Amino acid sequence: MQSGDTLKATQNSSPSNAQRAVHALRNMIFSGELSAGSDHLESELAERLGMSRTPIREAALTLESQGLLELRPRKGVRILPVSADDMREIYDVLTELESLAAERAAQMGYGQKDLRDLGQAIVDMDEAIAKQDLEAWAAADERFHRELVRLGGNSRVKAIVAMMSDQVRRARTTTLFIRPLPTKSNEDHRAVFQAIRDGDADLARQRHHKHRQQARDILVGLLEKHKLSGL
Amino acid sequence: MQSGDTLKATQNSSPSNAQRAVHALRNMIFSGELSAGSDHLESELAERLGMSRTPIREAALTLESQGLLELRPRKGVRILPVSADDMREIYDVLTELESLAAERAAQMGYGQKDLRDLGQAIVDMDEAIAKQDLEAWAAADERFHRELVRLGGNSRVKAIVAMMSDQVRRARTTTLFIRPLPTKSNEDHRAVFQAIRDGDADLARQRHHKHRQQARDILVGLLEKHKLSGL
DNA sequence: GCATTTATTTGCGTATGCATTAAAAGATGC
DNA sequence: GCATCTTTTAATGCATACGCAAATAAATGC
Repeated sequence: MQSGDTLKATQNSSPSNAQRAVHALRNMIFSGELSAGSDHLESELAERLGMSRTPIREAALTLESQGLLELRPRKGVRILPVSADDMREIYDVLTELESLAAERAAQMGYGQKDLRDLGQAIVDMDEAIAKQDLEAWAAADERFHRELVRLGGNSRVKAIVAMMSDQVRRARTTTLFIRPLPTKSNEDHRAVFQAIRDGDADLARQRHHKHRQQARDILVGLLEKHKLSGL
Repeated sequence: MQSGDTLKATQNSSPSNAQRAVHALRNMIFSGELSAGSDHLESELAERLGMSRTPIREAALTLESQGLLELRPRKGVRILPVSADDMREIYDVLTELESLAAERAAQMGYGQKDLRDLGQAIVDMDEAIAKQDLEAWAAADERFHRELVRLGGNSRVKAIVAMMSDQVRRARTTTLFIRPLPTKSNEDHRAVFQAIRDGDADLARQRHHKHRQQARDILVGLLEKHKLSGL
């Protein structure tokens, strides 16, 4: 739910219309109000958000570079669907870059309190699983991965992973309630956490790599079964 | 030198002014005509390129998302410098994603002719080294890496690597003529090539990974010595 | 009827003007 | 001289307007 902009602070006192448009459109995409594969005229969106075409266009350009939509000359902006193949690509990128982050995080020699948020995310996931609260689990899972990447200390990795995670989140609506209860998943998280805490970089990388690959196979499998055209 | 846009075809018959601006600005940045760290008003650039502020703004937005520049409200667009730390980050990303590409390429079971361009790039590098033509070597090296990523078959990896390679190219002006003759480098390329040809995915990944890490250490070392502020 | 041409609509790309507001310059007080 | 307040400047963010080209509809020929 954070900005995830390529590298910007975005903590302005007065958010510009263009930035509000970016957030509004993102939310509309994630909520499904703008469904995958649908086309929308710039003027239509402008009216919908109560501003002129100019900031809408700028926002669309930004979101295009994030891979959420596409500007097609006469067809309007098209909300990009996420296919099973896309998801495979995305997960492969996530696997590599997050594993790098895990490795680096382990090398950093972080102390107890540096790793608190990471550990907390794991605890939260356990609780969510106990309560069968999948939404809460997904939120904590996201926190874990975001925190992991933050600890990795590479701002570019952070930006790219945030971008890819956005795409994953869009598919979650579809997949979250079909997939098996992610019990095994949290064992993985814990194992990665321990490797980082112990400063074992190779192990951290290796464990996280495997974890993500398994997640990829599960998700892609689900998406291929439920071949509901798009999203 | 190709577009490297996030995912667009960009093969329009009539390139829009905005797209021409993107290319023009990119070239001006790479050539050093717009030097790292310098600020430029939108109106100034607009006049320079003979168009209005609108397409310039759109181009700037695009290039901002590529990490080449930054739009600062009243200061104009700032051409981002590339520090040694930046380069370390960039190379880490390149290392991971290209190694993935090498692994996947090896798994694909490519035949002789699929790998022709990759092999040719290696031959060209050998020739360039023999002639001590560093520019030609750099061009062939870029071709090798681009081709490798293409063979990997992940469009997102391709887009991200293209983006990161852009940043690397900017530093090359500084580093190319200081670094030792890249003789060893081409041995690495050849080893990677062979692993891919033999379908040994693990080996391909491993070799390329090492290759890129070494390149990173050399480059970052050079940049840290020649701490010429920016670029 | 069907294909092909012509007319019409319409969405986009770009130019332009203006209000806003941050920064620079200047004025004032001490 | 220095700091603070006021004025001026000027770059941006946005709204608006317009021409062009693409897509659609209408018309014409066969």
